[in-house]
Amino acid sequence: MKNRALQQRVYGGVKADLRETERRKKLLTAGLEAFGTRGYAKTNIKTICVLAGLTERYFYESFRNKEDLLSAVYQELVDKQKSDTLKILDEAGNRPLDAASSAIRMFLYGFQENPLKAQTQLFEVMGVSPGIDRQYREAMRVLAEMVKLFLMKAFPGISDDAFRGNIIPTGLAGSIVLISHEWVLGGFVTPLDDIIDKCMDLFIAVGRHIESKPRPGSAQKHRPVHRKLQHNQKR
Amino acid sequence: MKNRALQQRVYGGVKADLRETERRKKLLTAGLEAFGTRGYAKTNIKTICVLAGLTERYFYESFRNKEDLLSAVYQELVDKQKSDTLKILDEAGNRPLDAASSAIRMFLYGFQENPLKAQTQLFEVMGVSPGIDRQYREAMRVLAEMVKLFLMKAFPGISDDAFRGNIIPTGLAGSIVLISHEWVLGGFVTPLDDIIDKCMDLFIAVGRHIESKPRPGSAQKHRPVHRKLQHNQKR
DNA sequence: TGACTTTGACAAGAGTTATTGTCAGAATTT
DNA sequence: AAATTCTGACAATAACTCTTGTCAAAGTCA
Repeated sequence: MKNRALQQRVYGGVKADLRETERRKKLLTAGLEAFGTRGYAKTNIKTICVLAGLTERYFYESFRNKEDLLSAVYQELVDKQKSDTLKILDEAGNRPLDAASSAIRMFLYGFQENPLKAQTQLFEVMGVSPGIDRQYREAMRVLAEMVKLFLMKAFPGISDDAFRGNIIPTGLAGSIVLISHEWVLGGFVTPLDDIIDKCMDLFIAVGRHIESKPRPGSAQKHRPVHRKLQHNQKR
Repeated sequence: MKNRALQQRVYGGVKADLRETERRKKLLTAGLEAFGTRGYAKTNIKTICVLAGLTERYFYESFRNKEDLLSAVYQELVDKQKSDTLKILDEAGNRPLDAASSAIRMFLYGFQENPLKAQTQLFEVMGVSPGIDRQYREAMRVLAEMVKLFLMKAFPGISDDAFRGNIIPTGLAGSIVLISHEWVLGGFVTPLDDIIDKCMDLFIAVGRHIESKPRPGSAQKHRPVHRKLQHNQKR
């Protein structure tokens, strides 16, 4: 009561703040589990606590309410994807199309491997509240930014104008997201590699097209010669 | 009590079944209003009834529950879009790219003109229930089908293989949808025509690219000569 | 006019949920 | 060992919502 920071008692071998973070972690996992199966709307706090093996009091220790938990779960998923993507981009070397393919694979495989993530990240967060909407929008912005980086690496000739308003990267990101929607709702029956191939078709199509549109105001031109493809068509 | 069909009493100048459909209509409008502003989750039946100027009893006359109403509202929006799109496609004549552009305009303008529709159709329906998920999926399937029809008209050389699994049309439809998301959440600040132009870039990029990939198994080819563009770059 | 139907306002009950509080016992420190 | 703190089980309240029911007034028909 006097000084929380000094009340760092060891319990079960671990200090207080660590125990708290462990509980928080359990709640995040339980939240993902619940949101991904029952759905956000039909999940109540009691259920989350049971899944986490904790009582309600500990829920409010870490989160203000259910939306707060969803927000944290979502942010975790998105942050992980972002860092993974940046790592792939960083290790791309001089094979940018292979890197793009890897990034798409990572994105999709993560959903297939753990459908709870897919359901939560792609569906449950939508239409929950203005706050979560904002978070979703930021996540889309980041995803579009990633797409843009890959496009720039693979198609260095693209003019800045093609990226104006980030509409094109947003659209390309949207392709992948909505293809994921369909894939998830359809129960992942289409082979992963088929999806990746088609996504790469879209990526290359867009990259080439906007690379061949050098000036904003000028008339449509016929396309110039392209450098050799570096994309390895696996399978 | 004996025979409903014969109890077609006139009230306020209209027959019973017509009065009922009018009430239903009021509820649909009120539902759109409520879902589009408060959001589906935070809307209760009382609110809908007040907006409709009716009492709860009449809600249950036309709908089983809130989800049932959402389903009907959504279906109405989607059906309208589909018929509008088919009409544009039907009147396309020999200017398929203009038709595609018109269809995209119609799609986007509908949202801008009535943001309630945008919010409901794009966000509120998601993650509500497995039933609504199925409906959403079907709507996406239809949208992808529309995109495919426009692609076929504008790029007759596209091989069937490029459409296998409908992944590419789904992706292109996804571009438009997610670009809409961003546009809606951002409050429609980007001019409509800018969005349309970029969407057309995507459409043309993809159309050209897959038209130039004639065979499934063959190696990547360089692109053949294209016929003259028919797309009018308005503004 | 009298019988009947439709309508709208409101009541009421059942069910669910969020959130805070209590408390006894276990674990740990001094 | 004694004092203190942590933990988990559960209670309890308040609030909200759905759904059905009642009832009187108004409208319509014969």
